[in-house]
Amino acid sequence: MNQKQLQSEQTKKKIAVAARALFVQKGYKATSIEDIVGATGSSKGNIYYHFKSKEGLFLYLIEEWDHEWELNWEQSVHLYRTTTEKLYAVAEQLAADDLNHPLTKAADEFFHNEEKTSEVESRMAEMNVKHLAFNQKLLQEGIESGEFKPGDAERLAVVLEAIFFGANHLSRSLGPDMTTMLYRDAVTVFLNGIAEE
Amino acid sequence: MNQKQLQSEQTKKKIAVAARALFVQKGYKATSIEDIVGATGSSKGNIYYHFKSKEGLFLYLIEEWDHEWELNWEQSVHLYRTTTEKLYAVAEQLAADDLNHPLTKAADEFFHNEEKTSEVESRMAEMNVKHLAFNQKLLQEGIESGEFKPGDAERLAVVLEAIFFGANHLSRSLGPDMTTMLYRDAVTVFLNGIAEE
DNA sequence: ATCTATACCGAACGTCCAGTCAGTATTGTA
DNA sequence: TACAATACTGACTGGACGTTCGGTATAGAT
Repeated sequence: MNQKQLQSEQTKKKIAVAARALFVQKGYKATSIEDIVGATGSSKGNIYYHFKSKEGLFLYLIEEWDHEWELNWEQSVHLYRTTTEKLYAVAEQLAADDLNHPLTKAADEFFHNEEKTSEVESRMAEMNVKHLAFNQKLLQEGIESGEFKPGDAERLAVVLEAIFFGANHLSRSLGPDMTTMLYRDAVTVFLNGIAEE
Repeated sequence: MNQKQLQSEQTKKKIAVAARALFVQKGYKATSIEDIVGATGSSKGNIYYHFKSKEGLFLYLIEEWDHEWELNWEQSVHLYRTTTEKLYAVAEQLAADDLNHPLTKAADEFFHNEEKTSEVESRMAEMNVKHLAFNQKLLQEGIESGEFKPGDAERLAVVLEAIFFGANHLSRSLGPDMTTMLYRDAVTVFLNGIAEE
């Protein structure tokens, strides 16, 4: 890797970092390429040299983030013994993400906007599948270990995803404490339900 | 009510109906005022005569819809005896809404877009509060009747809202059968949890 | 018949913004 | 040094779109 490539990589990262900050502050649509130009000192053309499009840039950030999340998780799984503990840990981590990583806000603004390239759409679908698979694996594990009632892990995975997605959304109008509480409550309900025996 | 007022009211309704259809088809942002002009035969100016803004028009549709939902619910509550039955009924109705009333799609595209008037924002908050109150009341009822475990109805209401919201979102990439199933599963999990005793 | 308020029209305006491109600068290579 | 590839610039394009506003038509009141 010679100096030119290095420089290039740094520039790309610089753009990514600035863009992330702006998307976090102002949301996806409200952040214009010009804003990013202003924040980086890089030119418009250069941004388009490093990233295919605004969508592409944003997707890059999302995937980067998703990847980091996975790494964090893999590093900390071993801390938890039972699947129940793991579930709570996931909730904890997601709650922290909502709080510390407000890219989520811009993210689902983005995910809801109508105008998507088919490429973007397919990459989004991939991510979705990955999440469901993650949930399913966790649930299956719990079922096999006898912690959870026997059930269709695939269907439950969807329910769990819905819960997390919804919690993520509602956390926007909640304070930090409430957010943490919501995620915990949600997992508790998921595990124990609310019906009297 | 004289002829003029009547005509006026009809026009407003005509605009609302056409706009709804377009929002459903194309989403919020992708539907332009010109599209609505094209679909109604009414002029741009006339639309702005009847509605304050595009946002205002959309909000009008949402509130109309919310109101109808409430009416439907009030008409059918008496069919259900236990709170459990009611919860499933709510889920059923919401699932049907997702399927039949795809304004939901445009709705949360709208709800996620950054640029909102403070008035719109407060009206959205109102609706949110109303939903939570609805959930809370239902849960409280179930707790008092002994159907549900004693618990903090307010916090559970938030969890329930999160579940419904998430289910609504995930239903987009699911077929009709899966959607119904998801809602049912979600309520079942909410009631019974998945943990082994 | 005259007046007035309401309903309606649609061209024009101003703004915003993603993306392009012809050209320049810098670094690596032969 | 000459050539090429890569990195970068920023003025410009082209089009979308919400909103306004001067003006017209119509129905009811006086």
